[in-house]
Amino acid sequence: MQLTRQTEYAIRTLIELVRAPEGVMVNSKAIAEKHNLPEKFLNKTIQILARAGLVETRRGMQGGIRLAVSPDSLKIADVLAAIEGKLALNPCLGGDYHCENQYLCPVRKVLQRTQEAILAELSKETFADLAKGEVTCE
Amino acid sequence: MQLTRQTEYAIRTLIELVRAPEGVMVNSKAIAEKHNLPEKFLNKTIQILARAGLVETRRGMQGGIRLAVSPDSLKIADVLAAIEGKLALNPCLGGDYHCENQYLCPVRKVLQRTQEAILAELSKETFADLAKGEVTCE
DNA sequence: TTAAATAAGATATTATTAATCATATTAGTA
DNA sequence: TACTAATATGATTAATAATATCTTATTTAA
Ligand code: SF4
Ligand code: SF4
Repeated sequence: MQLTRQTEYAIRTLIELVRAPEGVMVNSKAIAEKHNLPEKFLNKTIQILARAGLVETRRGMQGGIRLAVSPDSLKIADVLAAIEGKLALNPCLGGDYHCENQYLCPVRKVLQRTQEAILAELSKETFADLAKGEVTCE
Repeated sequence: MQLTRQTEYAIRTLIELVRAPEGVMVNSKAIAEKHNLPEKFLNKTIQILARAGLVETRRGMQGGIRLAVSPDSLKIADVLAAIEGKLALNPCLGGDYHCENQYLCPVRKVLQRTQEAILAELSKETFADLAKGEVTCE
């Protein structure tokens, strides 16, 4: 029951991008160094964000990454979904696994509501808000 | 961001115990067979619950396990704490790891609130309630 | 053409979760 | 007492997931 580190890396990266002047390409290596993150692994993370449509990347000199969405609509829940996939507290709440009892099971109902509560909390603040505070430590 | 299987096993076991006649020792092997769970692993799980004070065990013939708490006060949040330890969505929300920024960081605040929401949801219904529905599938 | 940047896939490492094994302990009962 | 049915415990293994690195390719501006 934890966020993966990769999710934290992604959140920090996005905050950096929100703070950067709009439209400017930010160097990924610089982000890795600033936050002391493994560079290659961060690149992977960025690729995932790119495929999910949250950032744009550009190769070559003067290349880098930048936001592809508005900071006003981006939420931690989106990052979680991009990196870890759709939230499923239990297999029966995911798409694949089908449990016979799932329409009756009271446990499932509790977990379902819990999930909804999680997503609600993680959708309350946008990255525009988050970027105002300090998020610099490792 | 998932419950471990062990937590599900624990929840099912506890529901079985709540449903059993009060005070009667239930055979752990029977629970394992009914739910098709790995027997030895379930025993470990039961030990954890026993150490956490949620169940009582008794060895020898006529032995077994039974609830050590009232179904009216037992909640999924308690099981989660017993099996997975105190909830910490991010290292900075746990006891060990101390992050310089943790009093300012807006991300941490969001995660903190999310955690509280999770625990609130998982504390709304008691096992007395849960045991009324069907929880039988694998 | 070169240097600076990300992309991609394969691989390795580490940590966690899940399961099993072997053995010990307990207690009722014949 | 000896036997049997039960859980306890610690060591070990197996499986899975998370984290990190390596290598090579591709892109682009200068
Ligand atoms: S028993 Fe309930 S919570 Fe468990 S898998 Fe089935 S529906 Fe889901
Ligand atoms: S940056 Fe914020 S969320 Fe991340 S570890 Fe530090 S306090 Fe916690």
